[in-house]
Amino acid sequence: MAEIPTAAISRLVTYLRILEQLEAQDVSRTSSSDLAERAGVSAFQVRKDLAYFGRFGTRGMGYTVAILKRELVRVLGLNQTWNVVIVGMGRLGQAIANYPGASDYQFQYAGLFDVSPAIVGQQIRNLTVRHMDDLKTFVAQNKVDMGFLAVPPDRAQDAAQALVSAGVRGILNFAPVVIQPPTEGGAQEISDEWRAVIIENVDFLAGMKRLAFYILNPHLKDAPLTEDTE
Amino acid sequence: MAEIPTAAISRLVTYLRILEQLEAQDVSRTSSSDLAERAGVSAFQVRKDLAYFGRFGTRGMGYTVAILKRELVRVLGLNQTWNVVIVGMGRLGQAIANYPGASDYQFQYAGLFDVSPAIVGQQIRNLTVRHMDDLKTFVAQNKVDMGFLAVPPDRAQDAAQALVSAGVRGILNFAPVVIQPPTEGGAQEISDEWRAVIIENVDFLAGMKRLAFYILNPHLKDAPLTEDTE
DNA sequence: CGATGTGAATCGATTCACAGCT
DNA sequence: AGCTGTGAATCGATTCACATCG
Repeated sequence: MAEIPTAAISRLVTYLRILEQLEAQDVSRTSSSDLAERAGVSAFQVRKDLAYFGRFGTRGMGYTVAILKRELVRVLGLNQTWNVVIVGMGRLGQAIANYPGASDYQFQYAGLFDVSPAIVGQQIRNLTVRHMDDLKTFVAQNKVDMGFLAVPPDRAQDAAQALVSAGVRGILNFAPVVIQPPTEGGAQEISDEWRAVIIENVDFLAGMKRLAFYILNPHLKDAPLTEDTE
Repeated sequence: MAEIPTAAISRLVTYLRILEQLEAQDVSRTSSSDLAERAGVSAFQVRKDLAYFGRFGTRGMGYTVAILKRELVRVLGLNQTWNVVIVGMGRLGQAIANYPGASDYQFQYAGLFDVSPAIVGQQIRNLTVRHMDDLKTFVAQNKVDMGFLAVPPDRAQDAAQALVSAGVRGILNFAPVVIQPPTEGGAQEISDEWRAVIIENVDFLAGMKRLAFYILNPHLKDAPLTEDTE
């Protein structure tokens, strides 16, 4: 069912970032091998990844930075506004809210949520932190598209359920926990509510542990190539 | 060269987390299908992933939680102390330093570094933030194993170079940037210094963009299975 | 000519089916 | 009888080679 490799999407995000950098440096043209070198992948890979979505270059010439950037923005769905809530406004949630770069590409923090009386009511980035009890109403009224989940691990599943019930279309889960569609009562079907929700994970503790493993087993790490681009 | 799939390592980290939870709930035995369900993968996958590293179960019986946990800890290299420095003590660096769970498994923050006069000298978690100029000496004297990179994107490459020159064995890069071994002067070799360093990335902006893409293209997302575990 | 775009081939990872213990 | 461990088979992703077009 996944005719386009998941890894390809991650790489597209990288290519887009590189194109932004090139544009900032007033570079107007590039090529698959140039992009490949900067992204640490092969030029074949770049061309194949782009080919999944269309033909963006000119044979013999390469790619126009502005055009390829525009097309990747479109492909990734970044030319539209995304309304976001953050659930969990501890240190991590606050760091996320304040991290620069989210507001490029129209990711807009519409609401911030927590349950702790110490945090609810605080002002963060022009927004007042609300209580989770208000989540469902807020999501509906503000047409919220996605929720960023930055609560402690033991609260993650419940908070995810709250987001799903509230009707978000996607969750970016920062907690080191596998978010599960509830499957109460035997080998039951996943509810439509959950089936429609996309979950992506960003797990820093896992990154730390992978790093430990690869330091001890460096030969198992497929080195990102930087020479011999093709 | 990578006889063990990279994805398998990520899954091992997940299995370990699940085993910790089971142990906390005083569950002493489990099985590949139980683990699979909790991890959102197939039972085949669990058995194959474990088989890369040894035989940890008992046929007809399943796995003993304590034993399998101990073995995964060993395989992942988490039964030893890892000395860590964090480079970049802005909001993200501070959130990382204070995030609970790193100190399980002997990840110890030995030093915190920044360049901003506003931050250097501050006390964070019993540690005084030091200036980057002291990094090299500090890493050598404190036998630092890995650096967490939490600086702004435009400083990431230089900070990574500083970490590599200082002699760390791995970098966990939080900046939305591809860290590159310097390749000055034509198609040159990568220096030994860099060749030996493992780099892992944790990119939250990329996660955000992947989420946007998969919300718009849900059919391209390989759904994590929760029913039909085998 | 030079670099893209793409079918064909290779390579790797996941799935399967079942042999092997307990 | 039940569940692990694993070679064989399938499936998917990456690499290649080259036809194509500016």
